[in-house]
Amino acid sequence: MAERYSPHIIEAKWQARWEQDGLYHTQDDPARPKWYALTMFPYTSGDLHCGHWYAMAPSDVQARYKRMKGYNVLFPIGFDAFGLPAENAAIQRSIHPFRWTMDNVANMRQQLRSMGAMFDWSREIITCLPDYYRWNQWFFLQFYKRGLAYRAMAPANWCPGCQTVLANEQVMSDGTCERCHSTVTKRDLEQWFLRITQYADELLDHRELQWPERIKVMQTNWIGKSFGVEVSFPLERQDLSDKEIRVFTTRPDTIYGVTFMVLAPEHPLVPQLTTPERRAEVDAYVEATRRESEIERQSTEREKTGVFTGAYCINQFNGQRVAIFIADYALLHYGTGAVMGVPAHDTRDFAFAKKYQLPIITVIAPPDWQGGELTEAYTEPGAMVHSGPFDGIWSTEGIEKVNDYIEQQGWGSRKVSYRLRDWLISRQRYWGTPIPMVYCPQCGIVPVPEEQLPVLLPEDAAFRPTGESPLKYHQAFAHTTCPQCGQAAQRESDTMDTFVDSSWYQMRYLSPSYEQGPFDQEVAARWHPVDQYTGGAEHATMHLLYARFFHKVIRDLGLVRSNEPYARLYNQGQILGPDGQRMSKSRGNVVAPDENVSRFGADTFRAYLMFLGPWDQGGPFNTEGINGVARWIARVWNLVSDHWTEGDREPPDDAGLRELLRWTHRTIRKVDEDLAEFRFNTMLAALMEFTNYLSRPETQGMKGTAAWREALESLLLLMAPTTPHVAEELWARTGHAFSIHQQAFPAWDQTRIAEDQITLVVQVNGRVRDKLMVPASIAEAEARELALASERVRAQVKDGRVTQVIYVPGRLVNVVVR
RNA sequence: GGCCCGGUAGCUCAGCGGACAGAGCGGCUCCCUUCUAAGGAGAGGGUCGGGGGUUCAAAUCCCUCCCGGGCUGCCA
Repeated sequence: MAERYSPHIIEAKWQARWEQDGLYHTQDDPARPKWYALTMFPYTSGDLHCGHWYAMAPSDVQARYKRMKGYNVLFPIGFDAFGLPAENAAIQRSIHPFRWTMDNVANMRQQLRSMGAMFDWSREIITCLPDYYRWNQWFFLQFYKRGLAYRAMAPANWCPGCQTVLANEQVMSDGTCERCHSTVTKRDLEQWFLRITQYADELLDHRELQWPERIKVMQTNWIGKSFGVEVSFPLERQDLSDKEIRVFTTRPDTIYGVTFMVLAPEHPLVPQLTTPERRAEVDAYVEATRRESEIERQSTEREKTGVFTGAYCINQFNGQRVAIFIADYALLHYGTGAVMGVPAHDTRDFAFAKKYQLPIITVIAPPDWQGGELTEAYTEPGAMVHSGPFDGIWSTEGIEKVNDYIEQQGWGSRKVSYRLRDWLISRQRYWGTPIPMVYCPQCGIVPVPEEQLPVLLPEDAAFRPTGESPLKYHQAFAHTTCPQCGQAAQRESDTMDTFVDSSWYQMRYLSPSYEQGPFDQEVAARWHPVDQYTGGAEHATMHLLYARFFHKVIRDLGLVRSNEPYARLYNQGQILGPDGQRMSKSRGNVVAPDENVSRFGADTFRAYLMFLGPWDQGGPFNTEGINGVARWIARVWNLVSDHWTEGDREPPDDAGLRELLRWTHRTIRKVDEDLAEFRFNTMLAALMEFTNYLSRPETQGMKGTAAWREALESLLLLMAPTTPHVAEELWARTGHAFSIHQQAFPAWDQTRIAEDQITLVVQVNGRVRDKLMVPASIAEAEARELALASERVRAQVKDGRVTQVIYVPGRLVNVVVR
C-alpha cells in the first residue's frame, strides 16, 4: 500500500520547484507557434474569491493544454490597482490608498500562487505604479494630438448635501449619495472625453473576432447605429433667431401622422420659443428634470410627462400646425434632441398623446384595418394611408420615397445616428492616473510635454470625505508653471477613469519594463494579438469596447498592425453560493477558496470548479460534490502508485488488451477535443470513467503490459493541465523525468479506437426487433440482407409489404412495412 | 417590453435526428474495518417542462405555450 495522497506537501513542493526552475517563464521561441493566453486581471480588492478562481483556474488549464500541444504559451498576470475602493479605505480606515493597494497585491499574489497556475510572474504589472500609468498619460497626449481627446461641458453627478461632484459609483441605485443620502442631481462641468464615436463604424465590424455571439450583439446594440433622415419643421413664428426645428427619424413613412413635436427639456430652442403664458410651467418642468436622478428619468414604469410650450411648427408635407411640447423622454444627446410625435405608430408617442389628449392619426394601415381608432400603436409595416401622394405605397418602400422627396425639396437629408456617446474619462478622485494637462491663464489648455511624464500622483494628499479629488487642494501638485510660457498655471486635478488602465494592459505584459514607449513594438509584433482572452461577460460594453477602441488608435499611431486586441474571447459564467444565489457576505453564502485549498488542496479545488457544470454557464457551489472529486483524485493516486509495475508481460488476453487500448485512445480524443472547446466538465467525467474502467477487477489482469503503462501515462498526461501538482508527483513517482508539464499532449490513434464488431440494430417501423453482432466493416448490401433475413423481422413483416429499408452505417437498419 | 441562454434520474450535468436515454455526486443494500469528515461490491431510480407538427425514426428539427436565469432598457 502506497503512502497516502497528501496534497499540501506535494503542492508546496512542486510550486517551489516550478518557480526555481523558471518553468513558466516565457521566452521567444521561433521554433514553436506563439499562443498568447490572457485572463482578465483582478482588481486589488483584498482577497481572491471564488469568482477569481472560477475565472482563472480553467483559463490556466487551457493555457497548459496549449503548451502541451506544442505552442509557446504566454500567460501573464497583473493587478488592476487604481479605483475608488482604495480611496474609500483611505477615508474610512485612515490607511493610504497606496499602502492599502500594495498590501492587497502582496496578499493576492500569495493566493494566486496557491492556485498552481502557470502565470509568468516576471511580467507582472500593477497599474497604480508610475512606470505603468505614465503610459496612460502618454496615450492621452497622443489622443489629444490627434483630436481624439477633447474637453467639453458635461453633466456630472452633483450632491447638494456634500456640495461636490460624485463618481457614478458613488451614486447608489436609488439615486442618492452614498455618504449623505441626498438626492443626486446633474451639474454641468468641463470634463475630458475620448472620441470613441469616431470609430463607431469600425467597432461594429466584428468579422475578425471569434467572440461569443451575444457579446457581439451587445456591442452592436450599445453602439446602436440607425439609418434615418433629418428633416426640418419650420417654426410658425419666424421672428426668432432659429427658424426651424430639425428632427431625426427612422420612420419618415409616418410623417403624415405627426400630431405633436417633443423637444428635450434641455434643448437650446426651448427658452426662446416658449410663450410668456407658458413660461412658468415650462421653466418648472425643465428645473424638475434637472433635479431628477438618472434612475428616475430612465424608469419605464412611470407615465410619460411633458409640458406644452405654447409654440407651433409646420409639417411641410401637409401644412398642418403642430404643437411643440417638451418632455423628458426626448433626450438631448440623441439625434437632434427633438422627436416628431406620431402616436399612431410609436408606443411612447401613443402613451403621450393619450395622456395629453392629442390627436392620433393612422397613416400606416394595420392588417384588416377598417379605418377605426387604434387601441395601441401599430409599429409594423403596412400600406401608407392619409399620406397624400404616398397613399397605397408599402411603408418599407415609402421610407425611401419620402426620404427622396425630403432631399428633393431641400427639407433635410438622410442621416445616420449612433446611440454610442464619447467616453467621458474625467473622474473627480484621487486614486487614478493624473490627466497630463495644464491650464495657463495666458496660453489656455496646454498638454504636459512627453519628456516631463509621468505627472506623478502625489503621495501626501489629504483625504477628506468630500467625494472631490484631493488633488485640487494639494498645493504643490495643483500649482505649476505653464510648459509653454513658464508663467504660473494650474494642473488638471481630475484623474482618469480606470478603464483606461485596462484598455491596453495586454500590450504592456509583452515588454513590462520597456522605457522608450508603452511597449516594445518589435516584441509586440511577435506576440499580439491575444489569442485567447477569458473573462466575465459583464465587460461586454465597457472594457471590451474601450480596449478595441484603444487598439485601433494604437494601430493608427503606427505601433501595431493588427486591428483587434483579442482574437478569441470566451466568457465564463458565474459561480453561485451553495443556495444558488449570488455569493455575498450579507447572505452568508460565501465559499472561501483558501479554506477549500487548505482542506482539499488546489488540485481538487481546481478540478471541482471545472466539474460543476459547463464553464460558460456557472452554477452553484456544491459542498458535497467536491468530495467526489477529492475521492477521484485519491483513487487515481492509489491506482497509479499501487499498480504501476514495471516489466513487459505478454498480454494475457488479446481482446481485453484491445479494449484497454480502445479506452485509452478514446479518452485521449475526448479530453483533447473537450479542452480545445473549454468543455472541462465533460472532460473530467471522461477522466473519471476512464479511472473507473482502469480500477475494474477484470482490467487488473493487464498490469505489467506496455498497454497498461500507456494507459496510466496517458491518464497522468491528460490530468496534467487540470491537476498539475498531483500529475507532476505521480509522474515523478513512476520514474519519469521532470517535468510532466514539458511533455507533449498524448496523441490518439483512430485505428485503436475503432471497434472490431458492432451491434447492428434492426428495426421494423421504428421499433427494435433484433440486434445482430456484425463486423464493423460490414457493407451496406450485406447489412440490408442480414436484416431482412432475420427471423424476428420476418415474423413482423409477415404478409405486409416492405416499402422502404433505411440503412444507417454502423448503427441500424429500419424496415418499413405497410 | 426587447434580445440571449437554459428546463433530461433527488442534485449537477452528458447526449442535440437513429437501440429499451447516460455519467458524477447523493440516497439505498451488502462487504471491509490502521487511507476513517474513509475503502470495496451491487441494485435501484427518468410523463427527456406542457401541447401540436415534420419524419421510416424526435430528448434531439419546426411552431406554440409555461417556468427559471442573464443582459438590456423611453435612442425617435
